Formats: sequence, structure tokens, C-alpha cells
Amino acid sequence: MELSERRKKILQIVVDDYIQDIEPVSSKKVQQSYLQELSTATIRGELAALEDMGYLAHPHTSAGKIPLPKAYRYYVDKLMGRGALSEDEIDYIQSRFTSNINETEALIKNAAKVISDITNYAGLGIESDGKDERIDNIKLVLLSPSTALLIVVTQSKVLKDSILETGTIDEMYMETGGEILRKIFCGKKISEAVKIGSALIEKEFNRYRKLFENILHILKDYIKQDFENVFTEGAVNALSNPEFSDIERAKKFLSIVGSKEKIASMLRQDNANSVELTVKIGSDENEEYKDLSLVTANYSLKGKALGASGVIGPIRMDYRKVISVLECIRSTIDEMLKN
Amino acid sequence: MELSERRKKILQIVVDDYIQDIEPVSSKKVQQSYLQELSTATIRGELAALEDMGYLAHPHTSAGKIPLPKAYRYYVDKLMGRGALSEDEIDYIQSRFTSNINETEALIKNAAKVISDITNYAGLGIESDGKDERIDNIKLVLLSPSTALLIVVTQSKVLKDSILETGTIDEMYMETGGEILRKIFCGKKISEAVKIGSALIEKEFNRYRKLFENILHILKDYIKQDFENVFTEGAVNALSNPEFSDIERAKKFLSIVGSKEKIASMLRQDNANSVELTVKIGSDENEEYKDLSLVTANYSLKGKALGASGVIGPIRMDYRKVISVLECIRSTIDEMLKN
DNA sequence: ATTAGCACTCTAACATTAAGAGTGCTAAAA
DNA sequence: TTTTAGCACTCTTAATGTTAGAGTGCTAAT
Repeated sequence: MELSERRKKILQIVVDDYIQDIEPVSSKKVQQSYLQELSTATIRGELAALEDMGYLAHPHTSAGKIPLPKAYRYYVDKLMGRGALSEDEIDYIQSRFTSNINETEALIKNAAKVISDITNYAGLGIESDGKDERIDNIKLVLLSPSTALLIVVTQSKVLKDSILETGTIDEMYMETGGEILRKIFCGKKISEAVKIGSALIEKEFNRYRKLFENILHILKDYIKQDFENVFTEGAVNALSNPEFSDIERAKKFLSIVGSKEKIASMLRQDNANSVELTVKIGSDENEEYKDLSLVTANYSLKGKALGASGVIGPIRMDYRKVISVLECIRSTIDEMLKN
Repeated sequence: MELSERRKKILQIVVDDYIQDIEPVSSKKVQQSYLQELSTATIRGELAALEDMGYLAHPHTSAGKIPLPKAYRYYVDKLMGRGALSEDEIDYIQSRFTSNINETEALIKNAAKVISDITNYAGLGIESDGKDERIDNIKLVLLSPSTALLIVVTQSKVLKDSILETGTIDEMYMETGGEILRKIFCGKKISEAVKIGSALIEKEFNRYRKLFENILHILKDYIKQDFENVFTEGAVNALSNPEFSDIERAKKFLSIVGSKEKIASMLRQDNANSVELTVKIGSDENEEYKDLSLVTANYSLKGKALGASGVIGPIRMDYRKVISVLECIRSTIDEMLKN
């Protein structure tokens, strides 16, 4: 059932107002914004109706109305105008993306940082795990007589954090080992590579067995780890918001923001989704997140999802500002990726 | 001037007590712990004397005494007994260090994490920058036709986060480039390498000029960046401490802990020092840190400083517990490094 | 359908009170 | 000379009451 135009208008005013002042909005306040020759009494009637429908609530009898999640949802979907950023803000955002960033992780981290600096919320970034990407290149580099670095290159990433203890071996051995790896693994997905490798290891490469076992182990670990690719930036910023003036809520917020698992679980569904912009309001299913909202923008290159970045903050959030910022960053990054 | 035994005893009781309960300690309370046939009046006299000497203060006329930084200092240096950890705690700590960790960074990060988990404060870690270490090995690895990874190996570290845009080049070219680099740079310190490289680049290697300029640029950046090697873990934990129930102080704390620069500046002097354990109480010189304390343990291998890890928290901190934990971790790591 | 008007509710700020904790001082006791 | 008992005094904290103001919800009139 659709709301009447008047109710829409009133709802919008209440939400706008509450987002700004974080105070229950009274009928009088609405009247001042709505001006139109409506009495407070009439407005009170309308407010009462919106309350009955589950959009609004009031904290106690003699208080104004505050928006419920349903109101924010409606506001974001249908009421909120698209606010423009100022020239300065756009310039600032663009200036933060000029340096040549050549890794997805750095790109997304940077986006999260910018977001957190310019909005007053915590910025977050998620890198697509790329587990089903194909291996472009794989290299073994001897660092010292008994350690080697394993490098795996996929379309969007370079995995290079795994140092192997090899026991004493020589350059030639390593070289040949690398070539074998490339022959077998290039063009395969990592998960496939693990399977194939496990099968082959038994039969063929006795000489390389130990080494390859190590490598397979690393790849398996990589597949297992699910949350390593979530970052947050500037959570402290978000504490300036009055909803966190209560230390307990602040702690709860920080511990959610600090937990890659929790962030990942909040994002899971949306991330699968290929929508460009996602607004998740007061996470419906989980009590723990009920007063938080999460707005994210997805990035992709040539149809391949790179990841996403966005904002996590109190449910009373300046959605207009946040969404404008995210859109601006999205387009800045798109521009960048063309080169 | 030395304190009398009795005053020492009383001071110790006050500090111990205050650390536990975070309440001004009254003469009566001291009497209960001191038992000995002393009246509260006498104790009051002694407390007043300690106050005159700058060890104690009272928040208002009718309140008990609280320790000042001078008292904590004295307490840590002379009064505090060495408390033993329980078997369980020791086991727990050791269990967190079994997995084979083969990088200094990972080791120190892990230590910081363990510290934060077991004490209720924020754990921190600093990796020695190793800028005056000699280069053991240097490698260039072609990742794709137009990007390469630069790897620099020193005694305690592997720098491997710099991806070069090279323009289209081939494997041979890269190979030879790497060999030249090794010839010139191995055995030199990074800072020396930069100087030598800058000089040579002019005359000799026209073919490699562009590539080497890139590499020098990366090395210079590395020398410039001062704070990349500071980590903190579990700052949220520390918020459980009552001194941070005021949101403003909590924010201030978090912003200090979140700033690598600030942590580094607090540690600078101590880190140079080669003492095994450092306790910094209510940083004397800087107003901003005056109600924080910092306890760190240094690690080294074969006489070479690897880094340090420790705790940052409120000046009223359970020094005994913290120091015991750090000592335990130190010895666990020492044990580990022997292998 | 809208509005004026009014009773009613709840908050927030402020003042008042009373109890309790603890000090600092002094004069007496050891 | 050191210790102690005793007491006046200060300050905190919690409980209680008071009041003004904001805002609602309802009803009867427009």
C-alpha cells in the first residue's frame, strides 16, 4: 500500500530532521518545515498514522517521533534526493586517487581511508577473494640457501606472502621446480590446482615431493582463509557520532568493526549480488547489528568483481552524503582503471 | 633520600590497593592491610608525609590517597614483587608460539596479540627498521610482461611489497638486471645502496636506467617511511578499563594507539636503549600521554635487535602481571629463536 | 477533513536534605 | 619523641522533591 503524498512528505521531513539533529521530531518542527497551512494537530494525526504503520516510534508519551528502520529503508529507496557534493569535496576525493596504485588491495584500502576521512563514519573495504580466478603465473624465488618465496599471480592479485623453509637446495633445482609448477598450474583455478597437485604429487615428482607438499599446503591455507580480505579504516572517527557516547555501545561497535568475520558475514549476501550500491539498514536478521547500517559500492574491472568499499555506522546515518561520496569514488576509480 | 621501611611498606600498599580497586585508599584501608598495631592516625601522618614528598595526592579533602606517577615509578623500580604466572597462563602463552613463524613481523605481531589477549590492555609491537642492515640478496621477478616484483633480503627481513611497472621487457633483461643489482648492492646497507646507485646510474647503465631509477625510488621511499613497522592489537580490550569509561578519554586513547607516529615517538628513546625491559610511566615530557603507561620488552637475535613488543594502557596498570607476561613471552621467543 | 483547545504525561534541571566517609589537627598518653 | 584518641570540618553521593516546559492524544467545534 502506497503512502499518500502528504505522508511521504512528512516522513521525509522527520527522517531528514532526525538525521541532522538526533532529536525526536515534534509536530511543531514538522509544521515549520512543511509550513503549508497545516496545523500541528493535523500533522499529529498523520504522524500517529505513520506510527501505526510501523515507520515511526516515540520514546515516551510526551516526546516527538523518531524513525524506525522501516522509515530509513523507505527514505533511502524512495524519498531521499540525490545530494550533490561540493566542488571542493570532489576535488579532494580525486586528489586522493592520483598516485598510481597497482594492487587491488591498496586500491580498496585507500578507498576505505578516503571514505572514512570525508564522511564521519568507519570506512571499510572488502577484496573479492578471487579464489576462482585462474593462475596467470607462479614463481619460486630462492631468497637464501634454505628459504624460498612463493609467488602466485592471478588476474587481480599477486600472492607473495608465503616464505618456504626448503632445506638446502640450489638455484637450478628451484628453477626447474618453478617451471614444473607453471606447466601444471597456469590457467587453472587455485582450487583446481590444489586438487591436481594432490593427485600428481603421489606419482611423479619424487624429487620435488617435499617442496611441492609445502606449496600445496600454502595454497590450501589460502583457500581456507576466508576473511583476510576485509579492512576497516578510521573506526575512531565514527565514535564522534553521538550514538556512541555510551561507552558500551562504542565498545560493541568497535568490536564488530574490528572483527573481519562479522563484517564479512554482514556483507556476504550483498557481495554475491552484483548491484552497484547496497544499503543495508539495521541488519534485519541479526540482533547484534540492529542499530548499524552499512553502505557499500562494488568495483569491477572487465566484468570481474574486484571488491567493494563502503561505510559502517549508526543506523541514523547521513545516507545522502554517504551515497554521494561512494558514487563519486566509484566513478573516480572507474576512470582510473581505464588506464 | 631514601624512604623509611614503614613508608615504603605503606606506599606499596597504597599502590597495590589502588591498582586493584581504583578507589582512593583511606588510612583505614591501609591499616587493615598493615594490621600491625598502628592506628589510622599514625598512618594518616605517614600518608601526609608521602603526599608532601610528591608520591601521593588526594582528589578532594575527604577522600583517600591516590598514587602519582612518582609513586608508580618507585613502585615498579623498588617495591613491586615479581609475581609468578599460573601454570595455565604459561602453558597458554607457550601454546600461542608453537606454529613456525618465519618472519620477524609475524613474530612480533603475534606477540602483541598474545599480550593483548592475556593482559587486558592494548598490545603493541615494533619491528626494528633494519635500515642499517646489509643487503643479503636482491631479486627481480617478472610477474607479467610489464610488471616485476622487487625483493630485497636482509638479515632479519624480506622486503617484498613493491611491484614495478616496467613497460614491456623480457625475462633475460630482467635476469641480467637482477645480477647487476646483486653485484652492486649485496653486502651494502640500504642507505649506502641508494647513494652508490644514484651515482652509478648516471654513467654506466643506460640500458637499465629507467628500471634502476624505479628501484632506487622504491628504496628511497623505504628509507623515508619511519613508522610502517609499528603494530597495535586489541585496543578495544583496553577500553574495558574504567579509566576509559569516559568516551572522550577513550577516543583520545584510541587515536594515540591508532597512530603509528605517536607510538613510535613514545618509544623512540627507549628503543635505542638496549635494556631488555622498559617501563615508561605517564610519559614525562608530553602532556598528551601523561596518563598512559607503556611497558615493552626488546627482542634480539645474535646481538641484532629484532624489535620489541609490549603493552600500552592506563597509568594505573597491573605492572606485576604485565611484566611477568612480557618476561614469559621473551623467554618463550628466545627459546624459539634458538631453533 | 481540519483545527483549536485542553488535560495529561514525561523529562530535565535544580534545590534540598541527610548519611557517610575520610581527613587534618590538637592535646593527651606512652 | 612517637603514637594515639577524639573531634570538627569537608566533600561526595544518593535520595527526594519541585517546577517549567515540551509535546502528545483526544474531543468537540468548524
